[in-house]
Amino acid sequence: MNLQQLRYIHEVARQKLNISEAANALFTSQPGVSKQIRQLEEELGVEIFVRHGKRLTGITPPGRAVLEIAARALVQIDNLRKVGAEYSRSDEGRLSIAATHTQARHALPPVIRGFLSRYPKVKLELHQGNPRQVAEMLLNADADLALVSDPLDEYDALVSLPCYQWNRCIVTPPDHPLLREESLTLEAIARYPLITYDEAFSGRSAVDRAFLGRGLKPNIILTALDSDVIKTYVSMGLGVGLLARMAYDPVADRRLGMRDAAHLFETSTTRLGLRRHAWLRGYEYDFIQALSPHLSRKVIERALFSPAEDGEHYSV
Amino acid sequence: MNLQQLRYIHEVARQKLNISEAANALFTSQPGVSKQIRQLEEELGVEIFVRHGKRLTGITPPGRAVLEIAARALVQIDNLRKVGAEYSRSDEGRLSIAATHTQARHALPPVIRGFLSRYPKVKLELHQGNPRQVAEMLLNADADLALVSDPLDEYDALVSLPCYQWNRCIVTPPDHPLLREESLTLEAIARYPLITYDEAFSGRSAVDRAFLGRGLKPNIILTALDSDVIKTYVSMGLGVGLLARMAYDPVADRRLGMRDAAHLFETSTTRLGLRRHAWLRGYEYDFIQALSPHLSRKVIERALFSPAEDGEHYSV
DNA sequence: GACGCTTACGTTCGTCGTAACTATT
DNA sequence: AATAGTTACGACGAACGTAAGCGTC
Repeated sequence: MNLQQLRYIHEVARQKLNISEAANALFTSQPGVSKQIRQLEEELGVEIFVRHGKRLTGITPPGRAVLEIAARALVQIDNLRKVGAEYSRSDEGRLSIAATHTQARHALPPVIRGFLSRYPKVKLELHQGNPRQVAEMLLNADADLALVSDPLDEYDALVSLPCYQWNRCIVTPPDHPLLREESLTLEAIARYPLITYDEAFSGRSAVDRAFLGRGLKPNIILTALDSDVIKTYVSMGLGVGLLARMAYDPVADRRLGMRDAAHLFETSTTRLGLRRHAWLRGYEYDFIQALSPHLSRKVIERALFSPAEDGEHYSV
Repeated sequence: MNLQQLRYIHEVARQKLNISEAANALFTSQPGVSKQIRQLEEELGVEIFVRHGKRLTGITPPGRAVLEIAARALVQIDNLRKVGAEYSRSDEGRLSIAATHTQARHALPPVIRGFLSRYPKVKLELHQGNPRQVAEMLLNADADLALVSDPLDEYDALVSLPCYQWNRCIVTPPDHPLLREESLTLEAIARYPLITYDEAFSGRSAVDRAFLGRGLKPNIILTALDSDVIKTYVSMGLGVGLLARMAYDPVADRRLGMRDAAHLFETSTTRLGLRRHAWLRGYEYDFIQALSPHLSRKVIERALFSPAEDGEHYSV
C-alpha cells in the first residue's frame, strides 16, 4: 500500500469512476492508475470498484469504507505539507476561499484588504460559485475556506461555523411607490414584479417561506446569481429587487431607492465552511478571526475535530 | 513523501529517538531509516528531530506537529487494512486486549468464553500489565482494546468509555474477628495489617482516600499486582486482604472469609479504552457489547470520533 | 467505430542493504 | 573504546510510459 494508490482511488471516485480522467487530472498514465488500483484491491483483499466487463460502474460497500478512510488519510498527508510550510515559510502560502457572489463582492473585500497588507506574500485565491459549487470546491480541496449559507450537514467531511448574520432590503427605481409606504410590508412588495436571487441560494428559501407564510404568491420575474445583475434590471425598471442589505451601497447605488426589509424575512446566517480534520495555517486563523472575531483558534479547532452530527461514519 | 517515512519517524519517536532501535523494530537497516527521515525533513522543509552532532536529542516544535499528524495518518492506513480483512475474512483476525490482572482474571473469562465459540477463527491476545503499561500497549497498537480504571484523559490519542462498576470486599483467614463484627467499618479494618493492590492501580487511590477521609492510617504491610497474590498471603495469616469483590470466588476461596465492603469505598468504574479514530472489526463491536451491553456500535463510534476534551491538538 | 480498461514490455527511478567513515559519550 | 548516525555505492524491485489488445456502449 502506498499513498499514490490512495490518491488514485480517491481521484477515480471524484472523476465519476473514469480512470482515464483521473489519470489526466493526476498527470500520469491511465494504465498506471489502473494497475495500482488493482494492486491495492489485491492487497486489501476486497474490490473497491464494481466492474461491468472492463468499465467501472459503481463502488462496492467495502469500497465506500475504503474511500472514506483514504480521504481521511490524504487529509492528514495534506496537513503534513501545511505544517512544513507553516514553520519554514510562515508568511507564504495560499489562502483559497470559495464563496458566493454576495460574500465575495461585499463581505470579503474589507477583510481581504487588511489581510493582504498583513501577509503580502500569501497568494490569494477567490473562487466564486453557487452554494453547491462552493461546497464541492471545499470538498475537493480546490478551496480551504468557504462561505456558505447552509450548515453543510449533508457532507460528513465538512464542518461549518456561524460567521455573521445579515438581513435583506429592497431596491427600487427612484421615486417608486414602495419608498413612500408608511411601513414596508410583504403584501406591498408582492404587488410588484420581483427580482431576486436564484433558487440555488439557500437564502432564497427564507424569502419564499416569508411570502408563503402570509399566503402570498410573489411575482418573481427574474432570478439572478448576483446582486449586481439584480440591481441592473431594477434600474432598467423591470421590477423591485430583493437582496442582501450589504449589497446596497449608498454611494454606488445612489440612483436606486432602498428600504430595509429586515423585519419581513428571517435573518440569514453566513457560515464558514471547513474540511473536517484539516490543519489550518496561522494566517488562515488570522483571516477567519478578521472575518468574524468570535471565531478564535480554539473555537475553530473544536469544530474541526468535533464528531459528525449523525454521519454513517465508517459503518459497514 | 511516503508511508514508509511516516512509519520511520513514528517508530523513532517511539523508541526514544534511537534510530538503530527503530530500524530493528521495523526489520530494516539503520542507514535506510536515517536517510528516509532526512529526505522527509528535506521535503517538508522543517527539522523534525533535534540533533546534537549526530545524535538525536529531541523533537522540534514542528516535529511535534508532524509526528502527531503522521500518527493519525498511520491510524487510517491501519483502518484500511482492517476494512479489507473485515470484508474478505469477516470471521478471522485478531482480538487483542490489554487489561490488568483483575479484569483479565475475573471479568473477562466469561465474555471470552462466549466470544471464542462464536468466532473460533479469531486469534485472541490477552496482554496483562499495570494500568500504565496497559495504556501504553493500547497507544502502541500492541492491543486494540483496553480495560482500565482511569479515564485516560492524559492521552489525546485515546478515548475511554465507562464499562462496568465494581466494589470491594475484604478477605480474611477463617474465623477472623472481622467476620464477627456487627457491621464492617473502616476503623475496624484499620486495626489489622492490610494487604491490597499496588499503588500503580488507580483503584488503589479510592482506598487511600476512604481511610484518609476518616483520619485513619491503615497499616498496609504488603501490596501486590494481583488478587491471587493477595489471597495467598491472607491465607498465610499475614493480614487482611482488600480487593475487588469479583476477585472472591466462594468455591475456590472457600477457605477464606469474606465480607462485602461496598459501603466503605467509592464505587470504581472499569473503562474500555480505545484508540481514537480506530476502525473496529465487527467482532470487536460484538465483544465489547458482550462485555457491557450498553456499549452499542453507535455509542462506541460516537466516542471514537468525539473531540478531545482539552487537547493541544495540532496547535503550533 | 469510438471510448475505455487491461495486458505486455522496456526504461527509469527509488529503495534497501552492506560497508566504510565520522562523531559523540 | 563503544555506541550511534551519516555517507557511499551497488543491486534489486517497483512504478511509469508506450504500444498493443480486448470489451462495452
